[in-house]
Amino acid sequence: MPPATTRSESASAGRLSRPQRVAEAIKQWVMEEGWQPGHRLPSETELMARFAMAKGTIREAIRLLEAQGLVRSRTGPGGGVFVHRVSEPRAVALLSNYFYFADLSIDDIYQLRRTLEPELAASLAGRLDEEQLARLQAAIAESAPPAAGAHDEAARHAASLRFHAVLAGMSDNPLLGFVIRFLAEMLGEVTVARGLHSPTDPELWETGLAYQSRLVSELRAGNAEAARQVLHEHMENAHRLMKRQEAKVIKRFLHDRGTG
Amino acid sequence: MPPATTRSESASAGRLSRPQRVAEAIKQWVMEEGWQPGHRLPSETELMARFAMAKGTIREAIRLLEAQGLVRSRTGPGGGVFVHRVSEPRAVALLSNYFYFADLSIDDIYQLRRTLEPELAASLAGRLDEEQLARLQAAIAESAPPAAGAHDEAARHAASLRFHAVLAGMSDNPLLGFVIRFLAEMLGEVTVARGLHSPTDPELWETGLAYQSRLVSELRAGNAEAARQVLHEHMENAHRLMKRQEAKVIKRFLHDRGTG
DNA sequence: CCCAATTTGTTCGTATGTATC
DNA sequence: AGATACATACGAACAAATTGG
Repeated sequence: MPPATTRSESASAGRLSRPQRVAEAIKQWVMEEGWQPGHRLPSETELMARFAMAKGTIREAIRLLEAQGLVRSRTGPGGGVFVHRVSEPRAVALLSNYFYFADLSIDDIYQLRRTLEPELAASLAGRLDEEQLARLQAAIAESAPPAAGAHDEAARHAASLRFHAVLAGMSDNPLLGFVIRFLAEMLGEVTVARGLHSPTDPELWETGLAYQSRLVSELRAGNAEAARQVLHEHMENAHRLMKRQEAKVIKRFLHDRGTG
Repeated sequence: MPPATTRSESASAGRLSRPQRVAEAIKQWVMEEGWQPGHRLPSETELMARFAMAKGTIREAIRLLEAQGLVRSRTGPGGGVFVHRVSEPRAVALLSNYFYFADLSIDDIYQLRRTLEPELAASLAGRLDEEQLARLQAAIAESAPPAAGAHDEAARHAASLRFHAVLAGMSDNPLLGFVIRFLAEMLGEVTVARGLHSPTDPELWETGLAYQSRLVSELRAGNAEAARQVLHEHMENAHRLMKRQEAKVIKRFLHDRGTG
């Protein structure tokens, strides 16, 4: 009795495959029961019985949930399939897929960055303890060059983005924190993809570091509007810097090809 | 010879399951080859041969990709597994999962809305043609009550959010459009989940509609800063309105429970 | 309209890997 | 170390859907 397609069932369920229907049913089930991360779902054998389907079908359904980051499975006794809280890295990765074909521009990303980062700064002013401020200082130190030479440009750029990620992590607004970290991630991907890592103008770079230091001061002092303004200028500066790099890359590209 | 765990393979690949490794390999493969949406992947049989794995394993890998919205499969001749562009609804759904356990507040959502929506308005001023402006007018009309009575409150609220979704769709910045539509979606989920749909104060509601109309005027006139300001005030107004509803719900809740 | 080919979809039985006790 | 409970994986067969003759 393999498929055993009850006609009434296939009519009501639309044209979803069986694993998809099972996955949806389990999702619904978890929400209705209010199961929290860590809760163990019935074993594959029990699910087979409950949904009257073969092991392979159940397993495919579980893979569907697993890819969404909603469950994790472990082998062995006491093992099984467990409700899992979607991790931020996974959420970022899933969302990155959406923009894979969108080819975002530097301007697109900065339109959000220059709007949201100042808002974040303002909302954090006067709300950070010394330990948090110290972590920000440490992040700044990491992106500063050990000597004055242009050492590992890509690593420094990544460290600079990490400062913003650390700052975002201090927000009590999970939505704001997520979006800002996602923007930093996308910015990293775009710059890497376009090879925008030629040695930076040292002067502009120093200016960027100065902004970050000033920001920490204003955050400590609790000046919300000053912090907003500093980060606003910092974003304008960073945007200009990236556009300049972009222009260099385009120029080099045109030169190599001899277009004209 | 079931699992046939080649030791060299399992050592280099870490502790990912085989379907996970296959899914990653396929993903990498697609990126390297630059395959675009619509491109057909090798058939299950070919993939079985290429990865030297059983049908079930390959199918689980494909389910992993399918859940991410990266792939779609069709049966029959000419069928197969096809590279697929992640749809926005799916991206929204996947991201919603991440915030399922986060319990966002109205304030969280509005901190982003009141920052991003004015930016959107400013960037659209003077850039919309008459057809687009007409679509915005139509969206406003939908959320206006047929008579003066409080008819279907939930539907009206949904229509109001749709205005913002339509507006977001007119941005040429896919990132900005996505985030704003996602915020509207989350706002809808939160309000539904908390039952924040009791009859609205008609005066405040009318004010909201007036803001939307004024916005369209300013967009047509091309006044970027005026448009920004209108949407800023609109967001403040909407936020106040929702907080008032929230307060009502809490009050009713306390009364029902008799807490004191 | 039916038949054949192609490809995914599903089932069943069996064996292996893994973690707990 | 052995027993147990669970996911993981294989292989062979069959079902369903779609396309074309």
